[in-house]
Amino acid sequence: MKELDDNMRLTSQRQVIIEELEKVKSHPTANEIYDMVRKRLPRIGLGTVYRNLELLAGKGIIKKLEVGGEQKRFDGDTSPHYHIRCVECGRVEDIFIERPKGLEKSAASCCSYKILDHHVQFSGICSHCLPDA
Amino acid sequence: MKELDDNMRLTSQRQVIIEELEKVKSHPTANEIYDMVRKRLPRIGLGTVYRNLELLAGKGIIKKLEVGGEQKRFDGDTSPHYHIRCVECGRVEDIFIERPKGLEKSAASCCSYKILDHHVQFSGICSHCLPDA
DNA sequence: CTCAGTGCAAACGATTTGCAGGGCC
DNA sequence: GGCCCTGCAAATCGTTTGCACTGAG
Repeated sequence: MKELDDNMRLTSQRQVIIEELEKVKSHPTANEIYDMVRKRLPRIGLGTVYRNLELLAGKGIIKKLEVGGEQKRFDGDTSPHYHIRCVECGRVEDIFIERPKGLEKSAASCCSYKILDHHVQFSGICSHCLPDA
Repeated sequence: MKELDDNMRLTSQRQVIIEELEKVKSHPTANEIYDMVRKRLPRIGLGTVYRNLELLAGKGIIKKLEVGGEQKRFDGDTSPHYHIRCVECGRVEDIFIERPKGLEKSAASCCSYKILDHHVQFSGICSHCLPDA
């Protein structure tokens, strides 16, 4: 696990949030994380969960996903990978494929931005929702 | 402009929203669109703007962007293209590059989803914000 | 004339924040 | 002992919705 720095304290709340997040592959929302964590720390507040998710994401210890939908989602796996989102049920899963070569380079050559990163967001229908429709 | 269908009426509110959205390249938020439209229809309500943006996006006449950040943004240009978002000021601009070949295919081969679409979201620092930092 | 659409205001859901107390270093 | 962090509750922000009225067809 990456290091917390400075005068940042490793509280039990922080520890449990990180552990629970690394335990699942489901990209939970803040509220879902709150529920998971509350089983081990019943007195934790929702505000604390939000504060720590934001803070840990800032340190790169977890990743905040900007995948659309109503709520933000969080990922304990910080390795580079893409995501797919089921348009029916909102479920988000990982897509591990090679990053297209030269993608950021060709983007850079057509705009004046300093490019920092990119993310590919697929949308589709998951196997669970497919039988319907 | 694409057709409204069924018993959907072409009200002045709808007309003005579409016109204003096609006029700009800035991917405005609902509130910004509200401001733009209000200059021509001072009595329009914010609820009407939201209702129509949602409805027009459903018809494919405009596009709702899921680009992260706090608010949803809308794009009058429905042709396929990507976006870049400035992490400093939140500005969103278009990226017109070729869609990587086989991207959706390789995603399909590593998950059980029926893939419908994909979007590439770049993040970076725009020329306006670059001098700083 | 009818019914989809509107303005308005209240409701809502996700997230943030102020504050007083608690506990790590 | 100082200061970071917490729990709690209230506040905020974006968005949605109920309702009575309006205007397009």
